[in-house]
This record gives sequence, C-alpha cells and structure tokens, in this order.
Amino acid sequence: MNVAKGLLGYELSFHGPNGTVGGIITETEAYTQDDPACHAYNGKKTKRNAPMFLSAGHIYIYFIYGMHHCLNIVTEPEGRGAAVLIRDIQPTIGLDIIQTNRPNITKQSEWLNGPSKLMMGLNIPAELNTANALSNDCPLQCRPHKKPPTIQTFPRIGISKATDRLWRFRAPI
DNA sequence: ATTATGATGTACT
DNA sequence: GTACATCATAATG
Repeated sequence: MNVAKGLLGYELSFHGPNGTVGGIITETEAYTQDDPACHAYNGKKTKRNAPMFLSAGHIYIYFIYGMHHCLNIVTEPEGRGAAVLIRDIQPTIGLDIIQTNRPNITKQSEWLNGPSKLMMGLNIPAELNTANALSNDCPLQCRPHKKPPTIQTFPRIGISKATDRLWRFRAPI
C-alpha cells in the first residue's frame, strides 16, 4: 500500500500501434497476500493470479464479469502475491486516440475513470499480462510526474471481503 | 461436469 | 438509485 500511494501522480503511458496514450494515475487500491479480498490470499497460486507472484513491476491483467479487464502492478518480491489495482487515470497523452477508443463518452474526465475504462480507453491488450513494466522495451511505462500534495484514503470498493481495510487511495485532481 | 461469483460499466427510471 | 449484460475462473462433486 506504500506502493499504491507512491504510484499516485505517476504518468502511465502505453505505446500502441496507433500511437502513444497515457495519463496521470489518480486512484489506486492495494491488495496483499494476507488480505482476504486479494486474488492471491494465503499465497494460493492459480493460473489466473500467477503473475502476482512475479517480482515487483510486472503487470497483472485479469478478466472479470465476463466482459472487463483490470490492470494491476505487482508490488512485492518474487514469491509473494501482491499488487496494486489502477482505478483512475486523468488523460494527458494522445487525447485524440483515447477519444477514438471511447466513442460514446463525451466527457474527457470519464474516459479513464475506472479500472476497466482505462483498459478500453488506452486500448491496452490483455496480452500484456505478465509483462515487466520496468523493462525499457515494455509498451507500458510508468514514470514519476507530479507528486500529489495530499493523498486521500478510503475503503476499497467492488469487493465483498475485508472492506474495513482503508487501502484505496486518491490524489485530488 | 457443474455451479457460483466477481478488484465493473452502461443504460435506464 | 436500480437493473442487467456476460463468461472465465476456481471451487466443489
């Protein structure tokens, strides 16, 4: 969760076939292996969550609700299953391309303001699962941009377990 | 082999 | 605020 806070204000960029798109990370959620809401709870490794056990900086993308994908950054050393869910991004790079990827959404502020919305808006392919974002040839890059002056803390949402853990973090716009 | 459920988004009332 | 789309995965038989 220290990483979840640290990622706020970072600029995430994706170099796709149609150009480069990206934006500033403004909301994240932390998941660790001692957390009942985590896909890797108790260190149980499955086909789906295997990327979470790679070393920090790897990418974990999973499919949910039969139609959506969510993007996570792995946060702990190899062998421990933990990651940060990227929940909200403010678009800054390749706005015209992002608009094309979100044809029915008029407000720029709603292009990437959700874990699956940002996958659609940035058009990130599920094949990036298990890639290493720290490697220079990775199409997905994450670089420091602006450090947020304050960080707000909330309960996580969309889960049914461990909702008491205040592991959702937001940077004010 | 079968079943329950989910780290959600969108449209509609 | 409520309803529903839609299916891979993981747990269970």
